[in-house]
Amino acid sequence: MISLFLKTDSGSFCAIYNAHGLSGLRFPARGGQGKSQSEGAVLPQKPVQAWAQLTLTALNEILAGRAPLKLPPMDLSAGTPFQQAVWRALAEIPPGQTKSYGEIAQTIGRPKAFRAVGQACGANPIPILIPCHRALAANGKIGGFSGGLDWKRRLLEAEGIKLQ
DNA sequence: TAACATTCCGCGC
DNA sequence: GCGCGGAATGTTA
Repeated sequence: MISLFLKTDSGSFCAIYNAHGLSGLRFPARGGQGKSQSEGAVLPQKPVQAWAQLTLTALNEILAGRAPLKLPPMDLSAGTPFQQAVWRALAEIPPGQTKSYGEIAQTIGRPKAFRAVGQACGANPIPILIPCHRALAANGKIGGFSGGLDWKRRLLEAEGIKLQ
């Protein structure tokens, strides 16, 4: 497992990689930027640099309000099958559009699981790249966000989505 | 079993 | 119409 920091205009994001790809992404910590760390055996270090480059450019694209051309491989195996279904549904929302938690629940074939959909969004290990910010409450209100509502508002605004 | 980043319905204003 | 309170609901640790 390797974690390193990606510098963007909005701060330094912490990206976590394992053998399969990107497995986690954290918003910039407010105080420090810290050092990049590698833990455990560092054998497959070669692809990580390429993944990090893809992650960085994709982040910058999204923060600028544009759809990333290419995404790094992401390892979602940490999630339950239900969570992975939710994350896949989120990834299929086109940029600039939103879905309510209830609509996402319908998309994955469990119309009554809207409550659990919200929970799965909160458990999303890779915010921004998996666009959990495009999930809103049914009445068009913003709902919640694990990284802080400021981030959610900012990401939505970057895509040209207006809130009530 | 208890917690949720929800939703819906009924009330009072 | 708007806001509040409460119940139903699926998944997870």
